[in-house]
Amino acid sequence: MVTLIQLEYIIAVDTHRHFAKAAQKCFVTQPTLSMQIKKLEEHLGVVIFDRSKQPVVPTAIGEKIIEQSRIILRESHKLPQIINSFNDFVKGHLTIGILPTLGPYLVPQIAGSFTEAYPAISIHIKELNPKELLNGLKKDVIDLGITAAPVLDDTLFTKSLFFEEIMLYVNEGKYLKKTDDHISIDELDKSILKIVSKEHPLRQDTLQLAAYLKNTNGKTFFKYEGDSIETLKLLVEKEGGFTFIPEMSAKAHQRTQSARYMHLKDFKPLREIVMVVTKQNPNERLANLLAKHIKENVTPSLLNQSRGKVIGSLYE
Amino acid sequence: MVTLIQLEYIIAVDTHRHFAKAAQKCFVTQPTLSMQIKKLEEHLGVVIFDRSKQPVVPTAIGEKIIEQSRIILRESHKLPQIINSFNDFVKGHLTIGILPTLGPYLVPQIAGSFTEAYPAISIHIKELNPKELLNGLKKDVIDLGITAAPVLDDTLFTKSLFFEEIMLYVNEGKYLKKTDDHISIDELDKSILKIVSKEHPLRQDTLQLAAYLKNTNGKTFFKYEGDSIETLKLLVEKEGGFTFIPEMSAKAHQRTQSARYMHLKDFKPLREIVMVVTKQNPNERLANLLAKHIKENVTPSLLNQSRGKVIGSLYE
DNA sequence: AGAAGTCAATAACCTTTACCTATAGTCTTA
DNA sequence: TAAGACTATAGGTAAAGGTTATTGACTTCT
Repeated sequence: MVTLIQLEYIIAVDTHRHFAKAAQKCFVTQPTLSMQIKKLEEHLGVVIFDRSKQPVVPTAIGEKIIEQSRIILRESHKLPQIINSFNDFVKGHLTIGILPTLGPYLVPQIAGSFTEAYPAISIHIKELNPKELLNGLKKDVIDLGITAAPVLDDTLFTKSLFFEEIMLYVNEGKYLKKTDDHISIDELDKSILKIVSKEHPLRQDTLQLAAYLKNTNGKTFFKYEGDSIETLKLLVEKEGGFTFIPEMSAKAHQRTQSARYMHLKDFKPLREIVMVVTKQNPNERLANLLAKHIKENVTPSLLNQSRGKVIGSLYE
Repeated sequence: MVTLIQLEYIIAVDTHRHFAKAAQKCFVTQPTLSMQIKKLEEHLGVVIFDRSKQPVVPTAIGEKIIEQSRIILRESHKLPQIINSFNDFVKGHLTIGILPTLGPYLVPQIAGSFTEAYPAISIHIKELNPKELLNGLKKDVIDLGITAAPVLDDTLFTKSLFFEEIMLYVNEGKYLKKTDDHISIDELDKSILKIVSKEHPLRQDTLQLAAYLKNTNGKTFFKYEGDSIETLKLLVEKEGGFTFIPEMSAKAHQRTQSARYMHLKDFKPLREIVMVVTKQNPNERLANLLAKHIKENVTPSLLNQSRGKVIGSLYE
């Protein structure tokens, strides 16, 4: 069977006259591209490229095939356009609740493109902590929530959106000089392990962020809990110690001289971000559009669950 | 990724307004078609068909998508046409040797369409037995051979074409009445097993066909070897007994009242039909075109090796 | 000429896709 | 309300399509 992907590959080779470059532009490796083109050639029973030439050139019949392939691809690219033109008439309103540890970083990434794609949908966003968010859903104050899994409530329906790494923001001189940006919790402070194991933020249902601050003797510490990530960051920068910070917040932030972002060495903790709606949701269609839009517009690596270990679940 | 297959599926559903019928027309099962359409809908983020209606109808946006899909498919179907128009200029000549047990059945199936597709290629076909065929290749009397595997000659290069079932043509009253058309060799005659195991046609390098004829007391028999399948068939019809017959010969033949075609019950023996060329073959391009054409124009089930057990090899 | 470099093809392996059969669920119709 | 018609879902298998590592064929540069 001829596939559109194969056609994209021969177009890319025709454009760049180079298999490896074409593969790169198609975001695949060179063998993958070579094999697909070979398969296409075998299927059609003709040789499309003369590889003995340097750089590669299409054969006579290859030229014709490439020409037609460009037409096919051009036509197939019209499908999304057709759908976009329909989106203009999708009307509605969504009131959305979102975690304060997520909203400031996620919303700027998706709001603009979403309202552009769906100009007739109006959006109202509220920052809510997990409990408020679930209450808001039940009382129909909000139409949908965006929060961290798991949501232990059978009357609600969740839909996975992406997975966000939990990183560390560290202010301790010796680590700031490390070339490696990975660190184990042991290295930060052995005595912290007690708290980490008992009420470790990574073990709680919903990630509660906290800053762990050392006093001057470097051994005891106190913990500051808060909703505002920016407060935690400031505390760490001013007082020393470290805090857990979600990936998107770390990426959005310019690093300062006094502290730096690091990855946990032992394993890569991920929190799963989900969309929550009530089971009898009148706005299902709009919610699905939003979910799809989010998945398509966040950094692609956020969709890859297997790069780390999802935490926050009681059932692990 | 949108695939051309998915587009074919929605076109089929639009045409027949029925998932199961559409699936049948596409030569897949209904779940396969349903799932592919669902995947397409999810990918595009729109519902194409309103399945609550009876019969199913496209949604408003579905209509637009279907319309565009027809354009895409129409354009993609032009690719083979473009290639065909080039075939008119493929010139050459092929002298082909083919087994007498194969030629009369295979040639009529492919000759017409091949000469139509490649009007500038001239063909000369000779019926040759296996030994003559290999000699002919070495002496350049023929350009390529079509015979049964294995070809035990390192100076030659073989290319698999298809797999043909070895069936039975049986003339014995009690079996003619069976509703089941499967029969084990034991049922035919236990005493035949000796010969079957020693010089069983199914065990020989190249299938030698033979008719096993019973005399009137029904126990002893004699064996008639011959190149001509039609002679064997006539013998069985007139004298009783049975013969092995290749599938294509059985299919080409109208069954008579006195004998019938049956499948071997114990296992389904297949002979592999291959194309043979000398390693330094000047007509490689033409040979490949022919091989491709044969594969595309024989009954598709002949390509399925896994429906039986390939015999004829010494190395089994 | 021989060594190093460039580029596509091949090999071996792994993950995902697409298919199948069987079954369940949801409507219509008798 | 039982039966029939139709699509969706589940679970398993085989093929497709991806990866990295290696090979092989040509250039190009000492």
